[in-house]
Amino acid sequence: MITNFSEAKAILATRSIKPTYQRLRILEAVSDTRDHPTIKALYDKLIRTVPTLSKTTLYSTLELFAAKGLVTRLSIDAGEARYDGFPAPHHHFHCERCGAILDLDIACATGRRGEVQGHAIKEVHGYFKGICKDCLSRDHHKIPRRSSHV
Amino acid sequence: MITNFSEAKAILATRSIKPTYQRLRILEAVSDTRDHPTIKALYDKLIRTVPTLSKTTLYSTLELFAAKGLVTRLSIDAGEARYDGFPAPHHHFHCERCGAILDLDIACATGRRGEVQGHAIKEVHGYFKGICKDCLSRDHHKIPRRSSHV
DNA sequence: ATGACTGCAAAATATTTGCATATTC
DNA sequence: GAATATGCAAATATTTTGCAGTCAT
Repeated sequence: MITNFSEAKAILATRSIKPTYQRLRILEAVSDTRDHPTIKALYDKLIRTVPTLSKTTLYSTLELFAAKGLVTRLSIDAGEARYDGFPAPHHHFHCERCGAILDLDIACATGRRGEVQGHAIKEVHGYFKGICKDCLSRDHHKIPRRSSHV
Repeated sequence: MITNFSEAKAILATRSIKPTYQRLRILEAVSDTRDHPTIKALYDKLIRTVPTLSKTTLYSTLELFAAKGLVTRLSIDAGEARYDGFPAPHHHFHCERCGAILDLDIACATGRRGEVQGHAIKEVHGYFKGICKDCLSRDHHKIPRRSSHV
């Protein structure tokens, strides 16, 4: 988690990315949360304090960060990208009911790199889908319905 | 791979899905390939022999199949869903250069079900990103460029 | 002055929805 | 015949592109 501009500048420097104001603020915003925000969520959050920010800049900046390995672009729901600013490799859980994306602390293949079946591996993505802990506990008070014939 | 209508009908019957003509043809098309087609690819392929097919039907049918476990919806590129009609659990490799999505034959967690860290798991998705075997061999004749300062 | 970054608007692409018609059992 | 599926068109959502203006070196 990035707490100030000089830290953010240092991080950008490690990837040879020019530290513009927008980039610093975007890096700060995506690193400041573990909820894997969408473009829309980041925009809504940043526009309050960066009033001129355009979505074009958000898209291009996050693409740049992803290419440089500063953030990870998650494709869990098709149709809407989410970004993960937490640096350590980890897997994800997607709750089908409430839509949350949670970090999982399991080791399977997260760090695997190099070569697999002849292909050069740069990134490993793993995610699990189902019903999250919180939604499960809410279910304890409900009677499940039978699925209808389609 | 599904080779005829009675086989497709039998498969739909196992999930209590009414066997309409469109559903049979869509199941056949998505099961007949290992290249993880997009909606667009399926539409372009099917429209030749099912001239009245609408994309609405394709979307709703594939969503139905995915909910019933007949196909898997892949979210590897955000922005465009792909569908996998191959029934056995397996992971995927996505080539950043040519865009291909290939099946991988590795066992890691593919069959894992049940409970992880309190959440109920229904599906496990894993994919690797990098440069595929074919693109790597094409690279043997090229001189790599230095990346520019951004 | 040059090259790179930003932001607005428009375009392109992907997905969902409303509703009338057609089909299945 | 009742319930469901289909398909067209329109609406919505997401992402990309073109280009003019701005900023940094």
